[in-house]
Amino acid sequence: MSQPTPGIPRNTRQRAEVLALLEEIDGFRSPQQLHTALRDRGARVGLTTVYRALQVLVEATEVDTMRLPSGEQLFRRCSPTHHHHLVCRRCNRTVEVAGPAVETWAVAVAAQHGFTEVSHTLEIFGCCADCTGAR
Amino acid sequence: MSQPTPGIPRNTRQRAEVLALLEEIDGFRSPQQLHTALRDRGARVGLTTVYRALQVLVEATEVDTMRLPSGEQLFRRCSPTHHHHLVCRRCNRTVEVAGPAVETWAVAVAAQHGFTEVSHTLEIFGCCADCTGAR
DNA sequence: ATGGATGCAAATATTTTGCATTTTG
DNA sequence: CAAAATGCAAAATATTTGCATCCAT
Repeated sequence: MSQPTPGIPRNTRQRAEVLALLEEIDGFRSPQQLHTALRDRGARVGLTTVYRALQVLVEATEVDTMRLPSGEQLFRRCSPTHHHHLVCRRCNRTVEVAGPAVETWAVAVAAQHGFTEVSHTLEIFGCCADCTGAR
Repeated sequence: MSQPTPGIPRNTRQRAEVLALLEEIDGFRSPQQLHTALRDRGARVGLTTVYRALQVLVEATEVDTMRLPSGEQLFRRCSPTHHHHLVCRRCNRTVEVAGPAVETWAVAVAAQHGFTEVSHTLEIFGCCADCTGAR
């Protein structure tokens, strides 16, 4: 009933390059943006590989993923503990924020309505200080 | 500097059919699902028109939109006041929930980090009582 | 050497747009 | 009758998959 079982991820140059790039960036980026940036710095990596590398990295909790209201999926290197994001609409700079109260509230509200196996998504958007000033 | 200015929406049969269908459904649906349902009940409406009707209805706050973590965009008839959704992962049944505390918390956290013009997205997922039992 | 990884092309899926025609107000 | 709306086909996006080849272990 289970899938063929993936196998242990290997350490490849491409995967390392994707992660290295993410380490240097402070904000979410799309697979396209990451691919372009890698090309620009001379790293030869295919777009398909960027997608697959991101999947693996998300799976390994090395990278976080998120979607804009528009649906665009973005990725970012981040800490492994559960948290939410405060993202700048202009420059995509991101601050990780913890919301213990929100977590428990969500579970409580869900329980009140008979829901179990609760999970949630939460993103906060705004205009950061730098971008507000530079306006 | 401004766009050609749209103009006032007109009342068309197709738009009415989309809204009528949404009135009968208790949960989020994709444009595709809505289009298929309309066809099945004999309403002749093009998929493109369903998309455009949904845009207009969302604009008029008659309909709410939301995305699954997978990125699928879904729509649902709902109340015009600000609220969040508690959605069943299995049947998509939806409960509107208010979260005043969350709203203020989001603004406060954002302000602490110098962010202005704050907005946020929040969705709660779980398995509803019916679906848990029928498992 | 074995099987995961890569990269290209092609396939999918989703949403938008051009445009001639129809319909609303 | 002017402008908005429709509905197709085609375009634009975004992401996935087939497959031969490559490379990490």
